[in-house]
Amino acid sequence: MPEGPEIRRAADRLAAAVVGLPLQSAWFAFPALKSHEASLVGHRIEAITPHGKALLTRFDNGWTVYSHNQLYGVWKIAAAGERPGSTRSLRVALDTGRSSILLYSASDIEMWRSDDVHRHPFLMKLGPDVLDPTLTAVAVAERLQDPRFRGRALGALLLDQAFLAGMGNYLRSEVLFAAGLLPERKPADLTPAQIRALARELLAIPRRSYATRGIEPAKGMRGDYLTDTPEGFRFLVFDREGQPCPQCGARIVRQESGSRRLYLCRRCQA
DNA sequence: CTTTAAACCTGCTGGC
DNA sequence: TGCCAGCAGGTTTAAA
Repeated sequence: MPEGPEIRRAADRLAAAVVGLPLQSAWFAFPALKSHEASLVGHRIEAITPHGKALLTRFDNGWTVYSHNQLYGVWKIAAAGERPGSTRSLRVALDTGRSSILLYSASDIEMWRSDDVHRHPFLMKLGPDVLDPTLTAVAVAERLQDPRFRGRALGALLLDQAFLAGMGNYLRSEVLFAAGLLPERKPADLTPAQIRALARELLAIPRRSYATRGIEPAKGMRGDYLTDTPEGFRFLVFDREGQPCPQCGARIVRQESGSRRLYLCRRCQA
């Protein structure tokens, strides 16, 4: 599944469904995890938390399930005894008496001791989470000027989870457009005002995506993208090649950046 | 160090 | 209708 906001929304839904309830059964598709099934039964899920695009499901017996959905994983919530139909393959099922959480198609599932999971290689390298409510625009502006990041092209930097965790490909296009910057620009070349604007949008856009939800899936999008309605999060440039720029009317163009698609307005971004 | 490309995971879409 | 190539919101690895 998707980018930081979608992962965090999934975590919220899952937590509301099962946190605090003792497990009646646990099932893993992976042979390496089979031995954990019996030991989880009777124990409660203490928390389900996103870390960038990874999800940690922590149990009260000292174990934590690490999961990363990559492009394909989808969490679903089922009523007790129910199994929602899916064309995808079921990988994890954690059942309480009231409801279950089911993970389909994830490629990366591991069991870690809760005390050690912060040493997971993926979590180790993550920068601050764009959806961490304590992260400030000032801190992001400072990070943009960190020697590790200031010389890198924004197009690559904005996808680097070591810079800011939770950023993703649609957020990248939207943030660069909102900040009026081309992906070739580097933090070192920006004016203080541009740094401030970029830092502000790096927080504002993921947060708006997380906080709002639309009604209809965006054209060309699949799965949990719920966008493109007046009351929800709306793509201004992403996936809008050839359409008029909402600010100036020029054609939105698509280009490759880091072998990922990126959309921009050549008149509004410089 | 940074950038780029390919590979991998799996599911869906569009074209023939 | 059916099959297949191509594409996708991500990440890792290797090469340049």
